[in-house]
Amino acid sequence: MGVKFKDIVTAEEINLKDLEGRTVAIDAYNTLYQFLSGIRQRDGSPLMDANGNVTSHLSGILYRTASIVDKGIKPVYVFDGDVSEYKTKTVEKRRALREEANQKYEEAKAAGNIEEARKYAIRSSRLSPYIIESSKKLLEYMGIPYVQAKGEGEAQGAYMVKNGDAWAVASQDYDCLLFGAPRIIRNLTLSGGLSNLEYLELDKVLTEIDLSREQLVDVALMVGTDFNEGIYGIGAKTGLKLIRQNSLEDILVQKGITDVEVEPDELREIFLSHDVNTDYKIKFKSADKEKLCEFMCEEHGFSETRVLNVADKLKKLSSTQKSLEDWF
DNA sequence: CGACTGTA
DNA sequence: TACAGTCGG
Repeated sequence: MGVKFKDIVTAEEINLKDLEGRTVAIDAYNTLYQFLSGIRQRDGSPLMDANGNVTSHLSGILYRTASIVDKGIKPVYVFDGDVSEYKTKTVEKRRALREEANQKYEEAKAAGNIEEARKYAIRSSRLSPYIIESSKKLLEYMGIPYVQAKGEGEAQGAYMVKNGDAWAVASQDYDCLLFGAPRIIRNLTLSGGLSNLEYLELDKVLTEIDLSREQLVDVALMVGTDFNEGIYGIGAKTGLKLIRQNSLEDILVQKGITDVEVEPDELREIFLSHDVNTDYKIKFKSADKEKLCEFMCEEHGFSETRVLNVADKLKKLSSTQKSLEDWF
């Protein structure tokens, strides 16, 4: 879920129009999870094809990506790579929660309680290898590039923005700030009016709370991240106050915390020098209409007219950036 | 979630 | 044109 920074970070409101002509590095896992949990029927079951394969994520990627492109924005999806060993606990906890939710889902379904069933079905969403693979396949057929991160996708996205390959990272997670993403967009959706996007600029955020990124990372370590538990009783506001006056090490001493699970420096390294993939290229291609139709319509039962309409919207991409490099 | 349809 | 409701797969 990422670090809980909502209480100390203020976002600016921006418009999709403000992203026109810009490349946005989309946190794929974050986005896929939203599609998977959000695109469901009333009883909580996801969209599925005739063979019972889940297709909610495909629907989400297809329509949102097409609309984003239609608005002149250039999306690059960034997929997570290896899971950090420090994240094992979090991963295990999530798995347990999913399992519990799944059990309650079955119970609610058997009892005919649709609202309960839906709630627990959503909670049991999981990004299986099938979800990841089918998503990448769809992006390929759409001509939309994706980058495979070495570790965390947010860290990869942050690097891409710093490197000038993308203008901002799109993710719901505040972790992007910790990884040093200069610009972050939250709520990159089409619904909810036109000023629903949240924009965060790392420099502005740091200036406002009067902290360095290193200090912000230390606040996160107290609050708790996907990589460590944090200190019980310390939320974002308290953490911020504390770190303004003392170093994390001093705070630990003051609180009488002697044996930490993991040394702060090890955790700091995760956010401050995350291993990234520097060998990627971002190339927007024209959609492969035939493969796209074969995959989406024949294999997964999507409406041909809708898929063709998407293919039409995608033309906007190949036409905007052609002229130069496509000749070489 | 986003597309599409119906209603005013 | 704006939005509420439902469908999509």
